[in-house]
Amino acid sequence: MYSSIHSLAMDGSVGVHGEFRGSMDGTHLTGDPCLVLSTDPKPRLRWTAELHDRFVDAVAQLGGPDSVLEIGGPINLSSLLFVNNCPSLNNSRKYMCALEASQSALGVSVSSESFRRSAVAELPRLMVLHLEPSFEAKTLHALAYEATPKTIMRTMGVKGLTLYHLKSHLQKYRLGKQSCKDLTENSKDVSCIAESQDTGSSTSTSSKLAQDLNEYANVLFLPFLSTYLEEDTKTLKSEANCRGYQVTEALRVQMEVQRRLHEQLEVQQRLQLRIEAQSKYLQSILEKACNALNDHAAATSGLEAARDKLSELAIKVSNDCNGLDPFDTPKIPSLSELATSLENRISSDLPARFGNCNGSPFSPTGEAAILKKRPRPLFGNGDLVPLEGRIGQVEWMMSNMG
DNA sequence: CATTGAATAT
DNA sequence: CATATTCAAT
Repeated sequence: MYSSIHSLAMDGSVGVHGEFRGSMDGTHLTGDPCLVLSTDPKPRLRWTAELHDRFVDAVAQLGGPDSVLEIGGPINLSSLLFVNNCPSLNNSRKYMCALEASQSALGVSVSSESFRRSAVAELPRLMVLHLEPSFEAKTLHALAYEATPKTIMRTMGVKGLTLYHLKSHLQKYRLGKQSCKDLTENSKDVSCIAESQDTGSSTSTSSKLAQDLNEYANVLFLPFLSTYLEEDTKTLKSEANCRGYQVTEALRVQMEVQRRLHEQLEVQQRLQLRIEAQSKYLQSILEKACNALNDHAAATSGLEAARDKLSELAIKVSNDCNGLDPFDTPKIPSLSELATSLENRISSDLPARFGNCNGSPFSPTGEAAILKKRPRPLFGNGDLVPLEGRIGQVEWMMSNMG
């Protein structure tokens, strides 16, 4: 293909000045794009139309300037949160763990480095999306540019082109494309809101939906957390035997968390039951309605009565739904609360358990911060506060015992 | 260290 | 402007 691509005149033999170019005769058949440099003091690469075309081709081949590779598919809420709470994992590890965990269900394989990079960079945002549940339930997609300088360079196959050339050009290219897009989108329709769940500051639009999803997240997450906590407690206990009283406080905290968790679980189960019961109830009502309608429809005169009955039922149903809404939910602390307390506990006792895990477990701007970012009092009872206070004590104690 | 994207610099 | 270089992040 590009076998006959001439490399740049790098050697000292400066036989050419002015512009070094490869194609003078207007259209030449060999599609080999030679690099054209501008003159002396700073030979700059000139992006000729041809070269640019080649560039555009490559980018298009890679899916477009801002094409992103959707990978990872569904990432389990559980795995994501779990790895997020593991201080010994760095971001890449975290992501890979989460991905591995969910890959088993998917059969997706991930190898691209650029993808990996961006995906990892996406992790904090994914976390936010999770805790700010304005996204589609349990499916997460990590996004990564496919057309990166490196891939473009490989695709173009033009010798002498460097990453820096591509990088710069790509930056401009992306910007240009984006402005185009912006214009068309601006002029097109303003009505699409759901699509843009833009960067970190995703403010939940529908609080009702958010609440529902948060509960959903609880349902998903709690059992998992429970299992994890139990195992963790085991190891903690065994360590307590070895290390004596120092760990007992941490153990107490741990058990406390666990106890609370079980409470949550119970509440959750009750909620589940009630939801099921409710749905059955509604179903029966609907059936009755249908029957009533049929009966009365048979006797043509009874139509009005049927309608009345139906609307009556409708009112009843809607009332029931409203009644369903506020109940119990205030008792369920948000997921972020739970995660926060758990994370506090972990970060307080883990350094003691692991020795030093290579410095700070969480990057300062990283997920830990994000987890805490959500306003605490979402479900107002400051129930967790005393617990956290005690955790603070433990932390202090740990850090003081050297 | 390699690579990237954003922000500057020329 | 168009390209290069630097900066920060991972």
